[in-house]
Amino acid sequence: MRLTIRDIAKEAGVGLGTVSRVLNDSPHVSPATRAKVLEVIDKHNYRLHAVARSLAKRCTNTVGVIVPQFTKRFFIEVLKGIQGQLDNSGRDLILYNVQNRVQKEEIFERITYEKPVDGIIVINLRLTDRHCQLLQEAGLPVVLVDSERHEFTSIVSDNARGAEIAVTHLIELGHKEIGMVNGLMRYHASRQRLQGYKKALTDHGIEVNHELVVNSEFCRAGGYEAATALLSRVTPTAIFAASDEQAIGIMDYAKKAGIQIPQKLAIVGFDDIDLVDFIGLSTMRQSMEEMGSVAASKLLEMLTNPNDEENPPERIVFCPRLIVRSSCGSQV
Amino acid sequence: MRLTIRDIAKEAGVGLGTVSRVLNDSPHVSPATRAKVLEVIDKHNYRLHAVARSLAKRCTNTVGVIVPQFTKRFFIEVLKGIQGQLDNSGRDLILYNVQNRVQKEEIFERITYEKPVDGIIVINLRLTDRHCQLLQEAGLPVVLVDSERHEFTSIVSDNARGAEIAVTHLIELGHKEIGMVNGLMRYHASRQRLQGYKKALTDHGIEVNHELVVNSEFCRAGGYEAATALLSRVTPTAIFAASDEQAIGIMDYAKKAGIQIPQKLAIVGFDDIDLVDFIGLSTMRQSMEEMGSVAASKLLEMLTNPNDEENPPERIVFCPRLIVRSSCGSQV
DNA sequence: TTGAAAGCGATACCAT
DNA sequence: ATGGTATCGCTTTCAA
Repeated sequence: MRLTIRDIAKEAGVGLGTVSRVLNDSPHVSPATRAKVLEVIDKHNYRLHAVARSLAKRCTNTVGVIVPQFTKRFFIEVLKGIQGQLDNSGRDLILYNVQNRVQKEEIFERITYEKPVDGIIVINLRLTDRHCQLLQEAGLPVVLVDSERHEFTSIVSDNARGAEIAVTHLIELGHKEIGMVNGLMRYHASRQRLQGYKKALTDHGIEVNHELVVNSEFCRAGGYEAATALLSRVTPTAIFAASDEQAIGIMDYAKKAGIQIPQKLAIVGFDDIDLVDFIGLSTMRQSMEEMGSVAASKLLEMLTNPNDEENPPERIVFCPRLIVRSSCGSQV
Repeated sequence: MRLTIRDIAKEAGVGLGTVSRVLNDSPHVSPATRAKVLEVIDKHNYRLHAVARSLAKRCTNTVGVIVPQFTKRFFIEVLKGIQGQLDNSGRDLILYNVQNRVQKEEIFERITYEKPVDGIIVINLRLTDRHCQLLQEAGLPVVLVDSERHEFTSIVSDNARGAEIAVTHLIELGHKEIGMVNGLMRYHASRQRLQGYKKALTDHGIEVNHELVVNSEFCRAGGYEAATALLSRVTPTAIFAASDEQAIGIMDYAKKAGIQIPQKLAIVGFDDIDLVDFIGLSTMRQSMEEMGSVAASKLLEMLTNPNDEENPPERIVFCPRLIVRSSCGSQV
């Protein structure tokens, strides 16, 4: 049988309120009483029941993280950063994986109505007005990562600037025909990166040729298909890929088509995921783990200090860094 | 203010027990009453409070997953398999990341005494007798993945057999001096893979030379160091690495030392992690995701059917498959 | 400082 | 079928 706080109280010869006070480090307990109670607690290795405690305190000591496909490197790294912070805070992390629209709605209703978590970090998912309304009505603290809403603190990458840096590097290497394998336009990241791509070109007096831009899913197969489509109609000397995975897909295609990299085709990717250094892929590195840890600490602040006024939404921007390797041809 | 089941009952003009019955799909409610109650529920978008429900039902509807460093591909894939199953079951997943001994103890005490989860999946961690005792006293259903105890259902890879297959392949390719870059011997996987390595050799009449075996951490840097050490004292024509990450580390070294792969050195890894196909690394593929999903369904069975007698511990073994690519030289 | 009692928001049993 | 009530295990307020 599980012991309750009542059993401990009885055995220690005190009221159960006192045991609660001891366990919650209340200063209003005399040293003698505290010692007596602690002795019984230690003897039985007693711990408060998490659920009962949550109910009484009206908080679960738990944080939810909502991710689409957490197998993607970017999300994992962010998650790692979040975990790191949470570990120190003694809060548990509930992982919600969203794979489709229905699941997404279900999860948002769940966390707002059933209240299984005290706060939530949303990675990458685009929130609708309705989501925001739900969250705000529920009074649930929220932090967004790789997603943005003025209502909530948002941690984002400067995608436009990152793309601009990447493309500028290619231009400085002498390339004029620079293709772009972008993500699908329904992702904000894609739109922003396209913008950066265009800016770099126009800033250097190169006309934007829409023939040189293709969109695909942010994955290796997507990159492969995009490269197939792109290179069948134009012949860029360089390609900026909106993700490393797509870049790898492009390299898959290049290998198959016998196109030498970087001699015939220079490539710069985005993300700096695992192992691309081995492959020699130049890329824009994002501080994924740091974004996660910042997100978590912001959320923890909000939980510690539930006063809304003192936690105005912030917009925290991380700028990707260019990592030069062999795929862009600037190293010999 | 959050509505409670009481408010709904009052508004619907019924007792709160009836609302509970409706919400829990009890058959003992007349259609008329049910309709009336549902109307009020829908009107307010009412949902049961998760924590209160957990307390009353004495179960949290939550499953814990304990992982050491979940950033490792193997763990992520397993986690993905677990998630997939859990999604369908409507249970939440709490992720516990164990980075050190202290954390490990803390987490085991936590889950057994505070009861924040109904069941638990432990990945890779070695359980001591004390851990098992804690878990059993708490009556907590447990499934182990990549770890083994006779007390609990365990899902494991046949590491010995996997290693044997890998090394046999190298032998059949004509190699006689086959090195092994193994993991540290404190991991059971390392011990088992070493055993398989030896068996393959002796079965083919090749004498085991301990000079050819080195141990390192299961990571890229470990592989690099191991290769450095190994190749400075012997000259194997092939190396079997106990993980792809180590294999990559070996390739890092080979590249730097100007050793051609596979001409001068054939390599076979273990795991088949992301992107190693691009690199052309031959490897032993593990069904990581499947191991996770099997683990989760076994646990769900135990939760559904809490009768211990009907859930005897099982030992489920997955055998790794050889994936031949260019690094071992069998493809031209 | 301490004990007693009233919640927290459900479930489940017992009458009816 | 339905309502009322005890209970789950804790926190917190209120007296003392």
